[in-house]
Amino acid sequence: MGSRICMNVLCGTTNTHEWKKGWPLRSGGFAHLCFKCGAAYEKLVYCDKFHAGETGWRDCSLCRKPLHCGCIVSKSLYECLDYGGVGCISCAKSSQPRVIQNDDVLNGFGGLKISNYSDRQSTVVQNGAFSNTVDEGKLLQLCKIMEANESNLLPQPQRGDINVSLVQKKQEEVINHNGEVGLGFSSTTQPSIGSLTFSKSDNGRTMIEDMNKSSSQPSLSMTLGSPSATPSFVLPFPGGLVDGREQSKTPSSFQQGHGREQSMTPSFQQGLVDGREQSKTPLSFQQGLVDGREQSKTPSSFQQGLVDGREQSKTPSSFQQGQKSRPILPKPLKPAVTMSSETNKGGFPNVRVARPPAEGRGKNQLLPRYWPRITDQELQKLSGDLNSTIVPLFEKVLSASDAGRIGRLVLPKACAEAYFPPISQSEGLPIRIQDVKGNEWMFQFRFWPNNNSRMYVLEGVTPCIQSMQLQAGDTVTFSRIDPGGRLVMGFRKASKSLDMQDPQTSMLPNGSTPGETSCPSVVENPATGSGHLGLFQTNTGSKDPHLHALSEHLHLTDGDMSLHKNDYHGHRTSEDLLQQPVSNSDKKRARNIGPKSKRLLMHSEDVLELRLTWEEAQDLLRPPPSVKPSIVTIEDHEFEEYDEPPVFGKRSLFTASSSERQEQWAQCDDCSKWRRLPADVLLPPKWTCSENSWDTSRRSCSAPEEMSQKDLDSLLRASKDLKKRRIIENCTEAQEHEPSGLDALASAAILGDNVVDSGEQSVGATTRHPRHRPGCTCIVCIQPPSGKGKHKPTCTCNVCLTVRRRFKTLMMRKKKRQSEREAENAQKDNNNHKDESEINGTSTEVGLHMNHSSENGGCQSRIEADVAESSSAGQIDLNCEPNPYVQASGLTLLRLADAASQPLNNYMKESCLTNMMCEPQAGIGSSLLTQATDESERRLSAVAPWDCEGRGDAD
DNA sequence: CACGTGCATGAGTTT
DNA sequence: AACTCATGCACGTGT
Repeated sequence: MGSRICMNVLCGTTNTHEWKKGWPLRSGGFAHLCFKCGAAYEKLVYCDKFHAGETGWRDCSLCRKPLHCGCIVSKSLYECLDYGGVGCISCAKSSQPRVIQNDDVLNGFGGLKISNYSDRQSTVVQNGAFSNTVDEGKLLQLCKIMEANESNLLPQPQRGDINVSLVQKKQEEVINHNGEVGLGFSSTTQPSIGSLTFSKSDNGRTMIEDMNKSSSQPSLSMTLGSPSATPSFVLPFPGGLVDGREQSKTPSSFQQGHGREQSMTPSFQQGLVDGREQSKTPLSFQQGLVDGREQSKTPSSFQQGLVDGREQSKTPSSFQQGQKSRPILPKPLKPAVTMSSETNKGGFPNVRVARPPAEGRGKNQLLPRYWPRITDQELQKLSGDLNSTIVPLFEKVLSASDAGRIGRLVLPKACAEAYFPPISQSEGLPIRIQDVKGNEWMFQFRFWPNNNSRMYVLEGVTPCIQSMQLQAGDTVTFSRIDPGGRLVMGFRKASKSLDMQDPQTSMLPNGSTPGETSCPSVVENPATGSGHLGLFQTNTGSKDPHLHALSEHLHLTDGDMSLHKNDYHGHRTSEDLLQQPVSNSDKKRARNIGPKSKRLLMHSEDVLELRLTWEEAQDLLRPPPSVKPSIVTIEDHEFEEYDEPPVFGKRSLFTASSSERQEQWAQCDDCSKWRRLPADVLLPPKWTCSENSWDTSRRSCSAPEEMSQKDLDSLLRASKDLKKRRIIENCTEAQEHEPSGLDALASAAILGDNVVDSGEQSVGATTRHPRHRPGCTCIVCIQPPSGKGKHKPTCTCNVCLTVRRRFKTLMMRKKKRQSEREAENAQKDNNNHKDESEINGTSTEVGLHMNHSSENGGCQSRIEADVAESSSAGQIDLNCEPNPYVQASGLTLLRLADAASQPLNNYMKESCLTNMMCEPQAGIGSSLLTQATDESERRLSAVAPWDCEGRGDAD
């Protein structure tokens, strides 16, 4: 019988001395069952001469055609599937070798058949009833799903590959055998199947909750849970539990409230342990679960338990809570992350399975993020001859604090209270923990009062951490060796890939991985002593499924976990990869990204987009209408100060006509027609044709558009190109000139934090702003209270002094940067020329096109640019007299902006960089280009005057 | 001044 | 809303 784990996947009992013969296996032999399951199996009679209890399958699990008479005793008319269910003769033959003859009751998992075999209330619902009440289409779906499930029944090596592929693709599959079984059916073979979610109420009734035909990611999610403790009967999915009559209304997906707490051994291991037999149920489970994650939106208990905890966070964790049912949470996965089967060269499933700790589930709701994870591979290797049992307790990704010099490792409260000795005094207790090398360490296990709670820490871990060469992002695992109850501490180094994006979530380090498997585990330990511990060192879940999958892959070959690799597998194919030096920045980033830093993980593209949006918004800003600014002089420069926030003006496009005269095109808010306007017009946020005082012939919406659709398209296309280019340039610029210190502050002040917060930068050590103290002159603290800020030019308050000082500093820095940029530009001249020529080419094309059209429609060539781009050389251009938004007085925005930019202009002149600041609209292409390239600079100079006090150091 | 200790804070997560 | 926990930080002690 190969394995010591009961083959009833819902049982998983180990270490029993009595084994019973179970159902025949396709691969030969019979499944072995623990005594209890075996006894139940023997008693299982579906039909005493034909269909007495109505508990057998009546339909082919594959094609759904009714079996001969529905009596499973009639063995010549059907074949039992290893993983459960019954196949009619034709299906069974066609699906060979997946189907086996079976006289007995079926066991395993049938596509539609799920049994809550929790002890007494094992519920075997005839699928006949199911089929009676479920429409044919849905049944077909189920069949297909099941078919997909069968893909697990391939010959071992093949299956293994598939399994790995699937699992890695999905990241982690979730198997909760302990009375909670997750079934999902992969979409691999039937990609277009809908999803099914079953629910079974606590009273043992089963229901179909949802059948989502439209779902593109098929899945079958099931949850079995039983409040009872021990199963007295083991029949994984006989007959089918779905009782159509009772199908209803339950919101949860296949919840049976079946949460056996006792048996810790993952029956699922069976498949992993016994290669010959593993092709059955467990694998189909895995596969199913994996896919299951993709679908169900229902708060099913499985989600919590079987799928990665972090992703399941919204659902109750039955595993931890014992009695609760467990949802399957289909989590959308990034398709890109399919791991190739190559990664599983060993032919074994190397899925790292998060297993709810064997103990403590009842007393503490251990978050899945702390579940120890172990790969199938590891399990398989571990489940050999064992002299002792390893009970993985929990794991934790080291935070910066944990790995820091303080020497304090914060323990998850639930874990500490569940697995460490109870302490009533804050001082705690000394605790001895063995590491993977066999060293014993003494830590102080203690707690701090914290908000009416406790915060548990292990103190004095620095030597241990250092000896293991751990750092933030790495994972430590706590396990227990039985008998003896010794605590052992394993570790797992974070892989590079994880470091970069998945600091557990980061997202690795922390976010829950969708699809965590959760088998309670008492793992048999082949190797006594220290080394085995490494087997439990796992990575933590990744928020990002594919990353997690990658991590799984990488972890398998992690050299740090030398034990199972060296001793058993010799899997080192990726070791080199893992050992590749990780850049400091990557490490740093990862280290600083805690599990909770999701917020900081804005994708750089998103940031770019955001920044661009912000910049565009800057372009659209107009001084508040009908508000007269007050004038503030700082460093001999006058600034307009507004009591009201700026308003957004109307976006328009700018073109350069053949006569080099710039034109502006704006769209009527009523008729959406584009009207040509003088370039220096600044439009209000809402503008219609009726306000077109510059072209009386087109003062009405009924007037035809001047520009043909073609021209318009070209114009918009050019605009898009410009935008793209701008993004690239901004990106490059950001990389080349990463602002720091005051620069960053200044940038933030001018363009908003997005400038500083590029993708990479967004990953900071902390999201918190340093606490402000009296006298703090940071950009935040120096800002006057909202709506205030009226200081006299001679004011010597702290704010004004700081503003002036920073203003100076910034100007100097800006000058320096410009000089550097100039030098770089000189170097990159060729490249720039190339780029420009490309842009010019585009522009020329547009221009030619426009010219052509102008012949017809009088429209000149156009170049798109943003609002307020009609600047003339060397001037900050907030655009001429924007009627009525520009004051006729001398204190215009233009003038103020000019004043504001004066120092910069001076610097520019000194540095012969004037042409960089702004450029006359010499030609179409150049105009386009310069508008793009100079924009940011101009914006720097043209910092909103109403902001000049608060952000006075910005310019 | 450096380091250690214990509590406080607040972002993120879970209920 | 409550809770968890990573980390900041004040304060005490040691060098």
